[in-house]
Amino acid sequence: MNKPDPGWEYYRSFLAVMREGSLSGAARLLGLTQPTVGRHVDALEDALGISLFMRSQNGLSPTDSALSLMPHAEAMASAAEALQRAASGTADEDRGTVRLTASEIIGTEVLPSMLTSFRAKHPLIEIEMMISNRNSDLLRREADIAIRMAQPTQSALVAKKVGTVHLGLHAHPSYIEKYGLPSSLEELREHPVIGYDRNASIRRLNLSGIELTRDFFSYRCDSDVAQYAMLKAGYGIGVCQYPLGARDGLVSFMPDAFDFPLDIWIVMHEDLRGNRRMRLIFDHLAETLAAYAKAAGRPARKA
Amino acid sequence: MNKPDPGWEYYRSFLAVMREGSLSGAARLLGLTQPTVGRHVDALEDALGISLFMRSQNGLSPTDSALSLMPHAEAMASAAEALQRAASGTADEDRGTVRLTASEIIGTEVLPSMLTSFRAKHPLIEIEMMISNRNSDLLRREADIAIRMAQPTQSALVAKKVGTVHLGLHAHPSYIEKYGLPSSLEELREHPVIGYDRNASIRRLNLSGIELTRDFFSYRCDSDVAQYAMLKAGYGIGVCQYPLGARDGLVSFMPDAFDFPLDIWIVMHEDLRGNRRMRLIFDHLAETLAAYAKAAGRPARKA
DNA sequence: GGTGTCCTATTCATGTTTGAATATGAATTG
DNA sequence: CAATTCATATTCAAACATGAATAGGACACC
Repeated sequence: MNKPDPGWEYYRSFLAVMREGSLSGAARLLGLTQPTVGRHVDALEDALGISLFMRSQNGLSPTDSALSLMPHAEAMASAAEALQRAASGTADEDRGTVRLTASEIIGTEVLPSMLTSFRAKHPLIEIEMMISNRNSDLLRREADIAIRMAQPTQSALVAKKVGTVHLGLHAHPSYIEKYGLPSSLEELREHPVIGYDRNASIRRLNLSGIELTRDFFSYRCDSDVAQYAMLKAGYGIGVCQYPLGARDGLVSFMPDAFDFPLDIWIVMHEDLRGNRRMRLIFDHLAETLAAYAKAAGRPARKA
Repeated sequence: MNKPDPGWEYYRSFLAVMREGSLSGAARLLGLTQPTVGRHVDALEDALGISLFMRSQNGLSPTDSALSLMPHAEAMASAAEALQRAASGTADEDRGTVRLTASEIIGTEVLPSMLTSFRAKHPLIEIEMMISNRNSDLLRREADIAIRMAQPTQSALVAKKVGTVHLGLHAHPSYIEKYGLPSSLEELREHPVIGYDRNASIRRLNLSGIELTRDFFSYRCDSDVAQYAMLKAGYGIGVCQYPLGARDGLVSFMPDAFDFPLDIWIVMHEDLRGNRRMRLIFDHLAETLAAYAKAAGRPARKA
């Protein structure tokens, strides 16, 4: 009655078919041939005792069961990739691959110079970067090290707070030259403000008690990077991290009306603690991010 | 230069060798033969480009690299098992396998009757139970549903609070008959108290402000179940959940001097939300655990 | 020290898995 | 409407991985 466990190869083929939508596509992905992948799927259906796909002329469409198995297969794939990364260079060498994840702004505006200086020190360590705000990435093993703006609570993670960066109102000199700066919250409403479209984090922002709703903004976009680009282009007034604004020649103002502190955390899966290159990049990021947060942290405020 | 990804079968063999400590043992575990497993390990070492084991006459001893890869391989295995469970019966049937995890006390004293009544309703659903206090079990996919005494914070989890159970001082009637009950904290020190040995959760307990250190107890054991057995045997005075004590004829006392509320949470991986049998057992546990927490929740307290 | 048991490494015939080739059907396109 | 490009299914010889058998080393037990 009990069938033996399916071989793990079958899961790999199953996942490839789910991702590609066809046997042929999956075969290309895996470097196999279409008949082989087809046989794997047949064997897996047989071993699990359920039907996974409806065959048709233009591909296979997954059954409900197949859809429900998909996340587990992806978890396997993530773990397999993490294993490969961990094996890329032995644990005590400073070479191999490290996979990072960070938010858009951090990944595009803050990290590049830090990773460049890291590479100068350790040229044999290769870096993979994933832009994402999801916090579960590390537990799904989709990345090795994450830079996050909130303290993670999972027990399986090693986390270090490296500093606090403040968000403040900024504008580009070219904008100020033409339109001037508001000197009060009322005046701010007369200016074009750059902000979020449908992003959830909007709820956490408010302006000295004024709730920032969607219609407060005259340019709305959920991409932080696109917002920042608008800010630098002189479109209007927006919010950005003080160290960034200082670096790019933006002018900050009204630090008392709006202040939003963000803690910067570096997070790593505890399984990787013993790995030398993980530790190297962890420490490097801790150091440089701390310096980043400290420099031009925030203008002096009135009491 | 770039070698192709290792087949997932190799990971399976690798893990088996790590667990068994020998090619022969791994072969027995997997239903393969020793030469085959040996070849898998060779192929994996070749594909990853690192050495995994030191061969010797009485088994293989893992290198540091192999040890660091082990957790990832286990993650793959957990995901594979979770996939198999998910596939045991299609998503909309009330049959298949569900894997639960709970603490010792809940698993041995509270759940049995609840699972028995569940089985009467759904005889085709098979249950696997894992006794553990680790909270990361669900994210590692080592179980489908967990009963926990604290709110989980991970975003990938579905959690429901089903009630609050209170811990209080209890003793068995046979003990009270012989030695009486303390009427104050000072008197309590004269009695044999059952408590923890080296368990971390000891720090969270205190008695009306008195820190409970290890030497306060005259019977020390980190197993809650063993503690409870001592309590029922009339060895001395101990702490247990009110509904449990009431069920087993224990006498509770001094509810004002000591009270420790525990929230009961049922937690599930969000991937399983659409699965019928998961929902069935989730709902059943929610209902019966809520009744459990409510019944004899706590004696009336003075203001 | 002989005996049994555990392990790994190697060999070789066998059985399974694989891929190339092909047939076929269904869309899409000129 | 024919040509093209997708896709799956099937066949069959070649490549491959497998297991049985065997050799040999280490260790424990009597």
